[in-house]
Amino acid sequence: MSSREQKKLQTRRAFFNAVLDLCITGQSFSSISLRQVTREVGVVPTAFYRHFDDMESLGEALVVEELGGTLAILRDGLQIGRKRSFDRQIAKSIQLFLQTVNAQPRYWQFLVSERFGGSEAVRKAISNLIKMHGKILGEDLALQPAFTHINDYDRRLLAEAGVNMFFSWIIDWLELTYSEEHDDEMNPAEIEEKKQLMLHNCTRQAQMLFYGAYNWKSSEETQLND
Amino acid sequence: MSSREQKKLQTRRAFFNAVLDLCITGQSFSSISLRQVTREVGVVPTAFYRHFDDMESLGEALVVEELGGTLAILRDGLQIGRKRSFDRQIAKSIQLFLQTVNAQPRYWQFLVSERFGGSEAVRKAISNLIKMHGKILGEDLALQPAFTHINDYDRRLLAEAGVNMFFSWIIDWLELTYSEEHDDEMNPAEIEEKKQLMLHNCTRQAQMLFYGAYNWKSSEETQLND
DNA sequence: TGTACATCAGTGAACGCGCGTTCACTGATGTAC
DNA sequence: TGTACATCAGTGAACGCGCGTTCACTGATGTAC
Repeated sequence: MSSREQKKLQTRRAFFNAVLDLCITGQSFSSISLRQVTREVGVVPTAFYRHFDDMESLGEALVVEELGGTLAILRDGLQIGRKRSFDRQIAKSIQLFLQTVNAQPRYWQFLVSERFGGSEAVRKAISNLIKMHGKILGEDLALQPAFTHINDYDRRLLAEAGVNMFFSWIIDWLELTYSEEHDDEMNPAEIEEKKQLMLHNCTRQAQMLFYGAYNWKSSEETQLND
Repeated sequence: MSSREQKKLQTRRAFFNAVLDLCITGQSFSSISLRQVTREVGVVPTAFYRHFDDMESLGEALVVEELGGTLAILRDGLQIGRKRSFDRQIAKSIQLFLQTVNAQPRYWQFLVSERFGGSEAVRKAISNLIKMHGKILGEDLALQPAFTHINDYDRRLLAEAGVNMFFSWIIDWLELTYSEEHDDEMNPAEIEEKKQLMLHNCTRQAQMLFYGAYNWKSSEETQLND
């Protein structure tokens, strides 16, 4: 790659970073202006158009080019299928999930905040990403002895339910870890206690779901009508 | 109440309606301008300040004054504790939930879209509402024979997990029913089929969770550390 | 290797527009006597 | 019941500001010979 192309890619990534930085301040993506982003990047507003058609395209590119990798990192860490023991694996997986979220808080917050947010392109891109994520996790689950009795279809439903459950924790978890960094009123011990409690609660919720799946009979049809 | 007070309340409600109407067009609350809202209501921009300090206050008031009732309607419909039979109750509850969502699509979409959205006041207000909702549902669950073996704490966790699961379906469900009204490309039979499939999938996901809870032993501690 | 030209990321001035907020106002409704 | 005054939801003009987008530009990098 030429140094000119490298420089351009660097600026492109600076745009992604600018969006993420503006979003963790509490703003939603669709309320961020083009000029705000260019100011954050440190270029003139017109330079924006050298990289993207409009803000929608920037948001979509951010999701496609950056967030897919973020979910892959989580999957690599979990390695659901390759772990032999079911024992305490749920607790360990959730611990790892929350650590993974903490490693890239901006990415996860963006994912959750904009999943049902105001930009259609971003919403659709995130939706695709999560669908793919659920599909792959469902396949990983097939390698786990505890879930081999479930058929492909139901395993996919389980994976999707799991993903949605994990996602429902993210904002509360991040808020807790933010308060750690900015130590507003609460002391470190108190926060650590709250984090342990949340870890405990999340684990128990996940256990309910996955124990249910463990006892699941795919052969039993779900009858909808009387 | 004086006719002047009635008139004022009417305008206040018109503001709530205007926000909801603008939000179902795909815009996020934090990207809606004060002037857009007043245009929608049919008053001059300055009239806004007779009712709210700023857009944040309007959003917060909308959540507190309108959306609490929406969740109460759902709970009244479900009447979890007062239903005797556990048989097919999950399928029926989900059917009722999705019908309830369809009855007030704007309220539910706002609730989900702004739950992790760009306005802190709105986010906090929705968070409080959902917390209260989970608490009450947990208490209702105690009256249900299938879950009396679970202790209060775990029942609360179950209710929260259930609420989050139900919430995760709302946007996809609404998108499906919107396509019904605007019949873009898909024919009615195809949409009806998709709705039945979604109802089936949601029911199976909920069954996994609640069957897991049914087999749950609250006495078993969740051990977090090695 | 050196030269002449092409490419193109980033510049800077300029535009018209919708924004939030101020202010003094109007006129219908409510209240005191 | 009638009159005189107070209240206050909604008006309309005006403001300065940040917005997205246009355009012709600059100057460093890349390419052809």
